[in-house]
Amino acid sequence: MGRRSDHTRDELRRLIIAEGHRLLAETGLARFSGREVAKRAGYTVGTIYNVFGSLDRLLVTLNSHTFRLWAEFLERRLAVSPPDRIRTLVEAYFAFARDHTHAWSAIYEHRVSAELFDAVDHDSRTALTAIVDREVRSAIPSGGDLDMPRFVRSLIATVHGHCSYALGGTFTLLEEIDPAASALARVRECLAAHGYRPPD
Amino acid sequence: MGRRSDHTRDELRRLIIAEGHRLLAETGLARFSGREVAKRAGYTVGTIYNVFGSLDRLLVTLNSHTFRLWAEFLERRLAVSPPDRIRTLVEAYFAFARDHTHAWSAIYEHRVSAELFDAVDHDSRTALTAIVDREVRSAIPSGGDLDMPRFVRSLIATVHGHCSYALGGTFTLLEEIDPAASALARVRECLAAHGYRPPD
DNA sequence: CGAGTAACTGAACAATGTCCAATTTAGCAA
DNA sequence: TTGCTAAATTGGACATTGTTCAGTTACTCG
Repeated sequence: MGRRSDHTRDELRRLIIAEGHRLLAETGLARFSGREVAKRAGYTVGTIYNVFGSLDRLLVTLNSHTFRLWAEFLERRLAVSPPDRIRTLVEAYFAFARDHTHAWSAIYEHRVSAELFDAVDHDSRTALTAIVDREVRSAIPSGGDLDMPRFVRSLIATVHGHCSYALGGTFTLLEEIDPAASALARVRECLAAHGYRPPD
Repeated sequence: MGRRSDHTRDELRRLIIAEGHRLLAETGLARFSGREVAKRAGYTVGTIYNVFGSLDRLLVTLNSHTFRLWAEFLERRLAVSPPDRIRTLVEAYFAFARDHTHAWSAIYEHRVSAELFDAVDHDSRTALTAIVDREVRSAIPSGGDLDMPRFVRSLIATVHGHCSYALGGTFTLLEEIDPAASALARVRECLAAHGYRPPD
């Protein structure tokens, strides 16, 4: 077959992203296949290369999509949230990862090569950081002498470490039962070191 | 060719592990290839399946090897270490990961399937935890009401999160310059919450 | 010396990412 | 309407991958 007009370029892009994300969620990055994505979208391999240039580029795009979903998820949880927003944040971080294990893991499993670095959509990734930044700032009355962006990055890394262990199986091996609670405890301790008072 | 006696079963095992680890260190898990390992060892693919049963099993073994190297590295650093052992521990954790990026990453990139769970050599993995456990205990005079094993796991997860971000490129994206320092700061804050006093 | 058996090979299979010549058609110009 | 061009899509080619397994080979024991 040759040229078709089933979809505009943009529709096709969206279609491939949608089907790609579904496949990624189903099988995980290790068993992800460009050919399969194309098949599900009703096209063939070549089309993906037409639209995205390479599988790596598609993966980068899919991960950006996951980031957006993740940020939305956090905001939704925070919106319906009782007073303890730090707890909500940590627990929502874990909840998303748990509910979208494969897609979430793919974010960290897929190492982007140097030449694709520029192709990465920074905004979708920064959105998450921004949310945490906002919440942490409002949790610590007097920021004081803190390098806040750095502190926030570090707190995210802290939670990420727990989450990564939890879903990666390391914690299973070490018989940890409630990783989210541990993460929250650490975050509280770090915040407390800078003037934060947890709700009683 | 048929049966050879260039190496005993055990020598062959070691040889494949050695070459496998070298290849893993060179190329990373994504480009790791069983055929290439075999070629480097002077054998062919089938032999690997003879000795290890599957590539997954070989990978599990290689990761165990990395864990052992890692634990040894930590002990060596601690042995030559000035008073501030917590700093040494955190920095050595990072140093090993930085110096063996590919091998280190493979530990977390290679997800072991359920049926291989029993094939995992627990001891090599537990060794690392044990070291941290020992150091943390001696850093906190009165353990008090702490669930120490859990606390230790959590601290490791904290450092792991920073290290994972640093090597995975997330921190690069977020313009973090000194991830190890951030990790150390967090660890100190958490320890301080339980009676630890950092050296001045 | 001969047979048995363990070890090792290499071909076969299905699947992958990547590239690209060939094909088909949409949309525009005449 | 007809013809043309350029874009879109296909699908086959290629090199690789993990995995299996029927053969082949050479060591070992009787």
